[in-house]
Amino acid sequence: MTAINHTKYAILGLLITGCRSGYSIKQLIDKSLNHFWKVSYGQIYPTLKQLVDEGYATVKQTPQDGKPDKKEYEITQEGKLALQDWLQAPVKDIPTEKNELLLKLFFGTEQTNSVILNQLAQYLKKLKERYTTYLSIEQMITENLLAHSGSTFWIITLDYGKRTTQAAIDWCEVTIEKLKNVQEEKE
Amino acid sequence: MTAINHTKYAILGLLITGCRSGYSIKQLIDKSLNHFWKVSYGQIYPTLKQLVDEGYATVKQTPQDGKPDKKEYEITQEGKLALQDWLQAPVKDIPTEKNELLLKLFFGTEQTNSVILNQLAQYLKKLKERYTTYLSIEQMITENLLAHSGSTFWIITLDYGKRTTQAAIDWCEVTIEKLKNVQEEKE
DNA sequence: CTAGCCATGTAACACGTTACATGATTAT
DNA sequence: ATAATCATGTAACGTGTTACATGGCTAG
Repeated sequence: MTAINHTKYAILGLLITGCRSGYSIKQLIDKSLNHFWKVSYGQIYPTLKQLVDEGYATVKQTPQDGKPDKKEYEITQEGKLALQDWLQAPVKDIPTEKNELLLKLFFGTEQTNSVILNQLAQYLKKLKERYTTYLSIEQMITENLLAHSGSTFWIITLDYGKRTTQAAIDWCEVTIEKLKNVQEEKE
Repeated sequence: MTAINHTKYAILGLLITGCRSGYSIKQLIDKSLNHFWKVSYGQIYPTLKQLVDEGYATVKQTPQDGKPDKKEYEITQEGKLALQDWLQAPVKDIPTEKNELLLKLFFGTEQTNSVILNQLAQYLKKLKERYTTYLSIEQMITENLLAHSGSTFWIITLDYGKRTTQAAIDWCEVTIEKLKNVQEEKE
């Protein structure tokens, strides 16, 4: 029972959207998949090789002097079918994020209240930064890319990020207030 | 620059809360940390060994006939200090969950609308199940464990789960409506 | 002239899951 | 009987990050 490697399909999918090299795949991932699927070069290059081995992609290798060969990848018919299959395959389980802050909070009784409040304040700041990032990406898309057919789905994934981040922000603010009140009661 | 292994501290922390064996640690994790920090036996037993090697815990080994030795772990003073340090160390970065559904949605233009709507419906169902689970855990805590000092923080971590899950549910419902309308416009 | 981007790749390591191995006790 | 729970552990595997190696081109 070997699980499916989704990163493989992420890369395969990007091959359809016009990316042809490992480098440009990495760029697109950083720009648009980063908030729900990070991929490093250490995965991309070996995976592209693997896709070729499996017949899901072809590669045109152009020698260049003093530089590594330029490699241009293209998805095959077989690759397109495999991607279709994967897209239709039901999502087995919803993700459970590992959350260091919650882990530390769980051991709250081992800490002073001020340490916890400090952690929460830091976290809140980062959440707000993330939310702002989402907003600016959203603006960029609506301004420049309305013509692009994929932009609808890009907006939808961003919306998910915005909503869950906003919920985390609310939680953070409520929790800070709650713990502040506990502190005052002690005094 | 080696990153900190937080799972090590999760286990160390549970040693304080009264867990003494690998088995009981696993039970407590499954019951109360599971929605933000999953740990398997394959990690627990080697980590406990490591904690002893580092002087953060001691182990009392009781031989038993026909069974593996019973091992009872206890945190040391050094271990407590290490835990304190970790609790106070700032959370470096907020987690980015890997989300298979969003990945598939990102390639929405490669699919028919009905396939997407089906995926979303399945996902929504799972989110609602998760929310219900959170509610019942919460009820269990408020009914039975109000006396326990750690329960406040347990409730707080659960509240995070509830809020973000509810946000995801909202997103799911809104997105389904949005895509249904697109489908109707086509007809 | 130097910083950053373009461009490809590998090796070592860290983290985590799963399957397997073993076997007693207890509840149905 | 048989299923579940108690209880400990390892080995193989899969996934992913980081650091390193190489070097040209371009903009400030």
